[in-house]
Amino acid sequence: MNPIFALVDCNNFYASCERVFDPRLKGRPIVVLSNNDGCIVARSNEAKALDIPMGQPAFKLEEAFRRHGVEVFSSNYALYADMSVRVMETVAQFAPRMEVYSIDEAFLDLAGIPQDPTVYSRQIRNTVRQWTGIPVSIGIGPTKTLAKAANRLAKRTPTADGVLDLSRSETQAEALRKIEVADVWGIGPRGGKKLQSAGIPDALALRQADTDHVRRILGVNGVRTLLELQGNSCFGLEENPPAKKSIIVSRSFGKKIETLAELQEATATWAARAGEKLRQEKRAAGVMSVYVMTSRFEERRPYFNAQTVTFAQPATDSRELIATALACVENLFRPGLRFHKSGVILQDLVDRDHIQLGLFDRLDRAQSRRLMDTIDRINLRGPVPVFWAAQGTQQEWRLRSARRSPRYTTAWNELPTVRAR
DNA sequence: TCTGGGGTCCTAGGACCC
DNA sequence: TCTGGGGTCCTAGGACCC
Repeated sequence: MNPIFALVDCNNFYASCERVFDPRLKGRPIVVLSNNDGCIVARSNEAKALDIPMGQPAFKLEEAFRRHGVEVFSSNYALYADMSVRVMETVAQFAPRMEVYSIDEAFLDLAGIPQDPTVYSRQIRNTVRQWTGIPVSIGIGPTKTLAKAANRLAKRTPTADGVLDLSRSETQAEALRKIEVADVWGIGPRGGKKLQSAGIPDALALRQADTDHVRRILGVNGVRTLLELQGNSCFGLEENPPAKKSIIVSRSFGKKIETLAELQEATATWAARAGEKLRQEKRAAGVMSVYVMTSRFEERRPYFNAQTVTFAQPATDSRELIATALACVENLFRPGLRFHKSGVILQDLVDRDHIQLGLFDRLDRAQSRRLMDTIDRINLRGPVPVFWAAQGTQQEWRLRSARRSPRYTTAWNELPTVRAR
């Protein structure tokens, strides 16, 4: 049976999460800032209507925020991740096959479901709204790319009431004409420009374009997208996402760092976090890269430098990851520079239960595993985490997050409260 | 003063092999 | 004089996604 893809996408997800627990925000323009309160990563419809642009640095817009009474939030990933789980668990009840595609999107396969896909999707939408408070839009199509396109149109067509079906070919042409080619899933701004100048302005033109021509402009991915627009499915539903190939933990600092000690503390913290993620995935890392950089906007020439270390045996122990990171930072540090960001990347990940042991391995692996498991378990339950001395205690470089809302659903002391009159 | 973070895949080019 | 052809692996960089 051919799949029927339905893409469930949360509307303005981060802004919607903020609104669920704060009724005062109903109907108000909301923006959510990136880590470190840097730039805008989410906007409510009211904020979009004010022409507040996505991706803009927040400091340039403070005046506009004040003028229009925009509600501004630091990002609150604890809240968004938990709300995401609630939405996904709700959606999962509606279809036997589902792929969680991102924090706010999931593909379903509606093949074999007796109801009309549009009617059924409306049911999904209402249930998610009722159970979680999050509004979603649903696009339906015979391929993922068409479901994406349908979803985009569902969001901007008020009469669609949040659900749009592009399964039938009669409706496709008119709909695809309304989508700029750069907005087609997988094309992007660069590809969009190239196609534009080749006389392919919208999704419909791309669907009708010559395959070899598109291959020359965009390579094989462009051809896949073209086939998907024609209704030939190239991207299947991935119910069990393949294991990660790399783990990255990197952050900008809340203030510029000028000392080696602080650069090491911060980078040790990223290494510790990378270790947690690694063990969560039950993997071990063969290679670690560490990088440090100054701001791209520094007046002097920007500095970027990285070092890569191959472990004798794949590593899982935070002590080893941190020690390696500290040594790298020592090599990469340059006095007199104002460091803006650093990062830790783990690569060559392997299953931790199938590590090739080394003849000269001095680490007691069983003991290490017990120690890491214990620490991870303590930190999972909180409220006071165990951390490594190398991470420092002052952490003056920590992210700015001045306007974060409470972690309503994941921290006991931040639960919403109801005041009696 | 203040410009995010975490991922994947593809391609081109070089080294090396037979 | 003749200067092939096919293959693999690796890496860096670019592009995309959310």
